Amino acid sequence: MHRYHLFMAKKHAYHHGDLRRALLQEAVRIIQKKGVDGLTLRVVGARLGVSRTALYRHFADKSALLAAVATEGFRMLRVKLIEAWNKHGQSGSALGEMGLAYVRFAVAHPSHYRVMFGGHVEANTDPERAREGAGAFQALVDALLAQQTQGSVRAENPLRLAQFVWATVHGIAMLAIDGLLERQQTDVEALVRFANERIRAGISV
Amino acid sequence: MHRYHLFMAKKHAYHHGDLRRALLQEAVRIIQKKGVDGLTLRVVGARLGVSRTALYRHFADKSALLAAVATEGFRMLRVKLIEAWNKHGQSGSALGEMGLAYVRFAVAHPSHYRVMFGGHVEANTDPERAREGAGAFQALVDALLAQQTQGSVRAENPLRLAQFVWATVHGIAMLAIDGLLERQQTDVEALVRFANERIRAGISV
DNA sequence: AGCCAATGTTAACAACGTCAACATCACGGA
DNA sequence: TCCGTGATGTTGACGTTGTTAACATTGGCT
Repeated sequence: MHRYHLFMAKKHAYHHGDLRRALLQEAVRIIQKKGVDGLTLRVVGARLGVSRTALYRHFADKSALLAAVATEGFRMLRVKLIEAWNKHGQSGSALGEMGLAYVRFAVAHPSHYRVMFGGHVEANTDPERAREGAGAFQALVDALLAQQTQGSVRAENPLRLAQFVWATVHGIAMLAIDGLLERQQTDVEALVRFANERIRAGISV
Repeated sequence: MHRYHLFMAKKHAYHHGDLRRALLQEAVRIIQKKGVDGLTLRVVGARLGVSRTALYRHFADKSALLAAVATEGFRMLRVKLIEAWNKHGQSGSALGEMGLAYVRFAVAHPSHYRVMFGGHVEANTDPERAREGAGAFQALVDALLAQQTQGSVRAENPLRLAQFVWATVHGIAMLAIDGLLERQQTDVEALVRFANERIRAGISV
């Protein structure tokens, strides 16, 4: 493994150091400003003081860059979900806290979230992306399974139960990001809490 | 109002007849095949045997074309929702049928739906689009209000209640369109029915 | 009949993604 | 120590895209 000069600040260094990470970061930043369609490989390079095609040494093409953003997003999301689940005792209100963490992630990282679910990258082509996506979903399934074993949730098909909960938080996240709730001056967190309550009432034993 | 030669089939007619509608229709067809990002104004023109820039006599630019697709989609959706609501007696299981109609619309017209919610067109810029979107949502609010008046649904803030239900069907629709449920071989209609049941249990008096 | 606004066409341009050929660097084996 | 070799970055070029300006054609109204 190469190590390069990670702490080098020389301006005219031919090699960048950790360009791959910098490219990802810059891409996300641009998407935040200009939207996914406004992302331009040439601008990404220019903003990093690097050539327009330097990117091709780290990603096959533009869609591969987007796929990497999506993969990174799913990984971050899974971490946040499991963290929320563990931090709240893995029971009782922990499931609701997971839902809250889900929507919070989407609102805090709308660029990642839009690339993850915006349909810009074919859902099942990139295997790593698919694996990370499935991993994030699995965190939710595991939580529901635990609640069922503990006896506080109906003994339904857990996959179906998870899909129902997932769809709800995903829907809230999407509407929030697209600004369709903001128009009605909705407090997103309050909406999630309300949904949690009603879902709990709907799926409890 | 001009009438033109609507039933004219002449090959080399300089004027098309109803180009605006044809452009919309062809755009949707292409999105279905190639995705939103694969939509090309030149191809739209070519497929209609018309110049690449003929479109500019009917739409300001590409995003205006997409906005028109979204507007058309919201109009169709609202019609479907109200139809389902009325056809099932405006009570009892009618709310669930609305949810089913919602997801069915999204699955039947994925191109429209993706443009409506894919973030390609700024949500609140096009006023007509915003009006149609609000109209579709209003159909759901009205249904819930009727259920509340009738006493079969909790006397919560109806707006919040509607947002909750909307988010759920929107989430299912999105996941279905993106192929994220198909991977788990899920029957989408069955999932909607399950969600209806659980929501009903969660929001009933 | 003839004008005029609506509609469609052609030519051109800058910006974009991508490829091929070339330049520069880092590092391990001789 | 030195050198070559693979990894990394650059330059030039090409075809495609959205968009504009200038021009052409048409149909309906007076």
